[in-house]
Amino acid sequence: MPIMAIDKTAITKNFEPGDVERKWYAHWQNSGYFKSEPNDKQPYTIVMPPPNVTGILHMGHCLNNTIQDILIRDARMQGKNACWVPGTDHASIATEAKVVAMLREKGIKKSDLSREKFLEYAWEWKEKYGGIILEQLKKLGFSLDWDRTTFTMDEHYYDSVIKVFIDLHKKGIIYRGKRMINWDVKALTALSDEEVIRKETPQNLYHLHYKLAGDNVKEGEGITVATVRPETIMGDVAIAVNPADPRYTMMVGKKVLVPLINREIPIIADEYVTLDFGTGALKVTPAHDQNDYALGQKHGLEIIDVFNDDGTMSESAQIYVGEDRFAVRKKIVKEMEEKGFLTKTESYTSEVGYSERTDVVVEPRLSMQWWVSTEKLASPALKAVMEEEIQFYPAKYRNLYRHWMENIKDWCISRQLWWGQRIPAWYDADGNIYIAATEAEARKQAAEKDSNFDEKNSVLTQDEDCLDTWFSSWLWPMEVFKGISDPGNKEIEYYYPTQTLVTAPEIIFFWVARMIMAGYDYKNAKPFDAVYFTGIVRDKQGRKMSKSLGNSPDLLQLIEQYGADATRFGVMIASPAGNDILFDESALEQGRNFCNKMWNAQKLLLMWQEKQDSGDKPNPDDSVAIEWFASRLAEVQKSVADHMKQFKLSEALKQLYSLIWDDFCSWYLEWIKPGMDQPMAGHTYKASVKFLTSMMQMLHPFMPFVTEEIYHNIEERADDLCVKQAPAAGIINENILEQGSTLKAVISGLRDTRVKNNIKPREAISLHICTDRNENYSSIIPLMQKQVNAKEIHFVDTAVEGTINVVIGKEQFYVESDAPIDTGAQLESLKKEKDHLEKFLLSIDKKLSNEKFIANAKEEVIILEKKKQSDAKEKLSIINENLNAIASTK
RNA sequence: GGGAGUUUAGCUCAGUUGGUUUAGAGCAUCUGCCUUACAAGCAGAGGGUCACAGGUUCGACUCCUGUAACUCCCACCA
Repeated sequence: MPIMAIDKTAITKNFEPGDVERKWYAHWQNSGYFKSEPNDKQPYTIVMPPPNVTGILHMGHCLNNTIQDILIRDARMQGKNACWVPGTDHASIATEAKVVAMLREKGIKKSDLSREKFLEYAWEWKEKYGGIILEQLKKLGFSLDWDRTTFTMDEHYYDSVIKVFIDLHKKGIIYRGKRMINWDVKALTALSDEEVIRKETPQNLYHLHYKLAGDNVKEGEGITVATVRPETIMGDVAIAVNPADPRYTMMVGKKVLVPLINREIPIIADEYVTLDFGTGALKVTPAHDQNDYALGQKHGLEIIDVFNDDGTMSESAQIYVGEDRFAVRKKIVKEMEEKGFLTKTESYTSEVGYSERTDVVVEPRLSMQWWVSTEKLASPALKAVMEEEIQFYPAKYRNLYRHWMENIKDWCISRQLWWGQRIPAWYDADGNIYIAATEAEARKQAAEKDSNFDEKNSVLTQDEDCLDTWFSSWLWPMEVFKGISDPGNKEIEYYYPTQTLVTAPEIIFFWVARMIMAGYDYKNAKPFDAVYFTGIVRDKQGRKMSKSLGNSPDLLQLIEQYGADATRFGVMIASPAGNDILFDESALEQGRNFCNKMWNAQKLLLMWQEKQDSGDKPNPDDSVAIEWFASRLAEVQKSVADHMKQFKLSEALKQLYSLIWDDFCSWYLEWIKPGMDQPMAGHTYKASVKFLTSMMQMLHPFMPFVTEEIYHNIEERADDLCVKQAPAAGIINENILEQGSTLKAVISGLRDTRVKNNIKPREAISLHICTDRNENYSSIIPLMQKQVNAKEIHFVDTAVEGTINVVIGKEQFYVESDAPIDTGAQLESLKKEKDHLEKFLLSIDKKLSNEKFIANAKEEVIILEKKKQSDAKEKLSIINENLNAIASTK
């Protein structure tokens, strides 16, 4: 085959990623390499965790998706039908918050808009910014099947969510109920427990005095409570004390007055109250605290809600109406202090819940919400992971998963938002509820139920709320293949269950657990075979990357600066599954340097292409190098495959890095390098091109661009690396590998000797080898001679006078050169070696003379120890010989 | 408060069921090199009582117990 003439001027000094990346990404896409259709091959499917539709690319996405791309590209090259589905999530609260903020900047308040108008703005926003993130992903070379791009509010997706709601309601799994929920006063919505972040917050614990009610009350008679929330006192309905508390036994049953508003409330006794916290007396505010609510229920107390939706004081508070809760806290404290109700203020730190989205303090609030009963859904999902039908990598997350699933609570799925799937519930004038996909259907139901209901004219209003965004994304692995909206279709049957889910451990409950629950409920099958949990990307100081800290680097700029391959290398090289990765730009630099290294190896080969001799005869001097490298390649191929199976991606990458840089560039290429003005054997050249090709193929899933480019530069090709199928495993020849190691050890050892004795590389030496294994050396002698720059190499039986002695392995080397020999330095190093060997020998002697060791240790261990002993003895005697020789020359 | 995890070289990490001659990499550091593929490079070197204290064992980085530090998750102490 004619070799493509490469225009040398076109090969740049260093690898320049920009144009190469654009060129190949377009080519791959135009060639349809990323597309997947069901066929006879085995599928390998990954559904990408959909990023927020209006989000922008950050390090987390980079890590997460690089891993997925490596798995997908590897599967594609291993002959599987690889399908990687992209998409975006409507991300209800996050997106709505952004739209509200955008409108506010324009001077528009959400409350002034109709639902329809607001959604118009929201869709407009989505059209404008949605999917930017997907475009950014292309820059990293991700081989996603773009034709399958799905959005969680696509029509079929929307319908499937509604369908599931109706279905689960029918099954009695979805219900409506009044519960204490977490209320976000800024977003004006309920939050699930998972959306609340608890933070240690310094606060004040205020001791407030409640006066005893009645006519003949003496000054100071009453009870003092401790609270961090004085602004809720207007919602107090009782004071609770522990029945076993002697301080308050007399008080139980009496009444006290709420300060400032003078409402009478009873003192009750309940074991819930801790004796030694605060004052041992607790104010009970059922409307604003989970526990107080429970207490209130138990004791039949009234509920007084003193807040409005937005966290300002309501009419029921009587005072400070309309003012913000935290402003009121300050004012009340001041007023109480002035009026003598405040007896003490201590500083106190406790965990306070904050909204994940808006970062405001969450307000516990009683409200009517929609719920998913999780008990039935959880048990098959728990079993699947515990019995390893679904594998977790790393496995430690199984414990976390189990703990959560065993203590799972019902899931609050309604959100007071407009952006999302609207709850398909309609209410008639009497408050009857009809669950239906459309209003017409709801009307029909209403008319059937109630003969007074006029199907055409009676009033029926739809629930204002939307569903939690996770209530749509838990269907993701099914509905991207229309498994809910069109069950049993060809695609869902082919692609589901998917193979691997790659995601962050932070969303194990939000998303992973729920997908598993939905999978078993709707497909009666797991959604994926394995879950790979990535680490969290942190900065050098170990802080989580976040917008507020401003420590998140601009990914697009990094790609621009280092190249996509280098960026992928940088995030992968130190990121074992489940471990956090400390982001450090030096890793990207290493990646860039690696690209250049490969680029230059390619340049060297291209230069040699012209130096080839005409014949096809192998050069015998090169054959050792070629055979050795072929075995090394086979060895790494096997171990990379093993690592990939266990998801040890960074380990696989490290092996490839070392194979290419150390074994190929530093050793192999030097070994076959022709001398000045010498031709290169055509056979050697062809073997080398084959090696480079194989390495590019193995590395391609990790660094797709540079490998594809080199693949095409090095030889004219009819195909592309992107879809090239992996070759069968090569043959590993242990004997050759051993010879290679010996050769490397000798070369390194003699280089060291040159440095220590100040012998310049250009100065040729004569080498005398004293060994009883001449045959092990015979085949590597020619290479050795070239590499250590020896005029001649002889085998000898005894020490050679006037030479430098070097011990490598068990063998003895005598280096003869014109340079003066520094016997002092030699003596020093020999003594050091001797010292160490003697100590070593002592420990082995001790071990071998230990009867218990001989009696208990395995036979092969004893044999090994004996070998160590004899080897060390042999080595020691050589060193002693050398020491004597030096001493005698002095 | 409960649970899980981590602790190996200056930094980031490997180290597979306890034994493989002196515990490995990469980065960083130091020394010498512009040797015509690559100074974003080449060659070489130094650097670790494997967190600490016990225990099991002929033998422990590896197994067990305790301690300390850090990280994460869960939980209603106002």
